[in-house]
Amino acid sequence: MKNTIWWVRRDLRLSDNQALYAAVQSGDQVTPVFIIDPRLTETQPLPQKRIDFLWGGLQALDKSLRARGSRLIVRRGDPLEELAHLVKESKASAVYAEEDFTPFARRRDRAIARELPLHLLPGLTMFFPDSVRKADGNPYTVFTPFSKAWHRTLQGNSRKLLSAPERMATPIEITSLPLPNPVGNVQFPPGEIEALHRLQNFTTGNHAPIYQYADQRDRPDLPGTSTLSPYLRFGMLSARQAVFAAEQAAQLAPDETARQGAQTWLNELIWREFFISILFHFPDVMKESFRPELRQISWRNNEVEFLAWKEGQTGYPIVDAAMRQLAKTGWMHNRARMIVASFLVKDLLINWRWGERWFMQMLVDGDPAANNGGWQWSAGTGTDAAPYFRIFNPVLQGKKFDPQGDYVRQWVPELANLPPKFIHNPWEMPHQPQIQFNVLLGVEYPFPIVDHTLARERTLEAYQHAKVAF
DNA sequence: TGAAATGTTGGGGCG
DNA sequence: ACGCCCCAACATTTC
Repeated sequence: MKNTIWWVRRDLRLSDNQALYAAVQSGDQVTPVFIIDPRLTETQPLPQKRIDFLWGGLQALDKSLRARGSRLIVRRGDPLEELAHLVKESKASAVYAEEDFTPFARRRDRAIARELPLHLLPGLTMFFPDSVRKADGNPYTVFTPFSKAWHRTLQGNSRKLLSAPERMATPIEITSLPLPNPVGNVQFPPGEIEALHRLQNFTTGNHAPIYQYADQRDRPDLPGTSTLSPYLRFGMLSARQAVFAAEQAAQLAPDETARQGAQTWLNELIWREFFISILFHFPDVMKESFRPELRQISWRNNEVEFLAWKEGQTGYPIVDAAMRQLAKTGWMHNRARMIVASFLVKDLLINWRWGERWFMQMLVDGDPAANNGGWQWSAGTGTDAAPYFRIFNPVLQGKKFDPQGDYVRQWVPELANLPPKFIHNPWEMPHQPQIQFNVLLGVEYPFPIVDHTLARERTLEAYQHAKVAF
């Protein structure tokens, strides 16, 4: 009789779970446990929506486990202490977990591995981050060659997914905390069943949304994205499940446009792996800009403007719509994320780390690697980032990607009556239409807090100065 | 996974 | 009819 522990961290699923599989293979009795770590949940402001998504996901996991004769043990405290107790209580000979690559997780797991028989398995990404390397052994810092190497690595890989164990032995009687009761989320119902539904709806059938993805992903006014990010964040879906579904969709694509759509979505999954790999090899990106020559920018860091940005009161409708969507729902369309990031960093000249922190405090899908990667990309400070002089014009971005202004109307209701002509540049509206459309500028909706043209010049100077001074 | 500034071209108005 | 100029449209360069 051999007992093992399946330590759940951010892999809230039974299907295609290599850690769970290993635990089941080598143990007659598996104890699934989730440990609430106060260092993670109590020392930093977390969005209630993300917490609720996690609690809901654990409830769903517990339900699936119970349907198989098992259940989820919940503990609270220092993971090392709790695991040590559990190993003793359950007489376990091994602890299995899916490997995570944030600096925090790696430090924690190293310490635990010194004391306990901890086995870490892949699943968060397709491959261990250090298995995709250049010929000279160095990690990739440019996306395109990384993605080519990633594809090469995938070539020889089996496409087999692990199915959920059908039956699991009941864990021994050990104490478990009750899970906090989460507030339900209509937009993102937690759990792997929902995740698999979404993946299937997105990737299968001749009219699967993935086939329109290349054209529609940039349109925040249309429902063209997968909405899988929170599920990937908490491992309610494995990277392999997503990647294989994308590959299969590409193979079954009815035409070239469709194939391109599937390819484009797969590319986004590779960006996710790229940023996880970057964080693995360069953990300091959590603390400072990847590019040394851009570590000393003279940020303005104006608190009043930062507040206006957070509240969606900048006077630029596309920015305000996006920031209000974030505050209200805990999610933001990807194109909109780029627009508001460019605006914070390059129009307001506020340190990208302020934006990074705010996103982590708001996003249901908030993930350190992807969030940091995205912000450093937008700020031009990261690996293979957008060049520093690429500055989005919020009016042009609005006209291009929200042509009718529907996205703005949805999230900025005070502008709901404006015609497309004025929806992205209301300050250019004469007095008469302001009366007609019921929006008095400076009263119902603010004037722009910065002039984009001037702000652009200012930022180009600040970045150039940082580079010269370096 | 930009945008603005600058350069080039060619059709048409006009003296 | 011809040359000049304007400027929109497109291309290239620069930030």
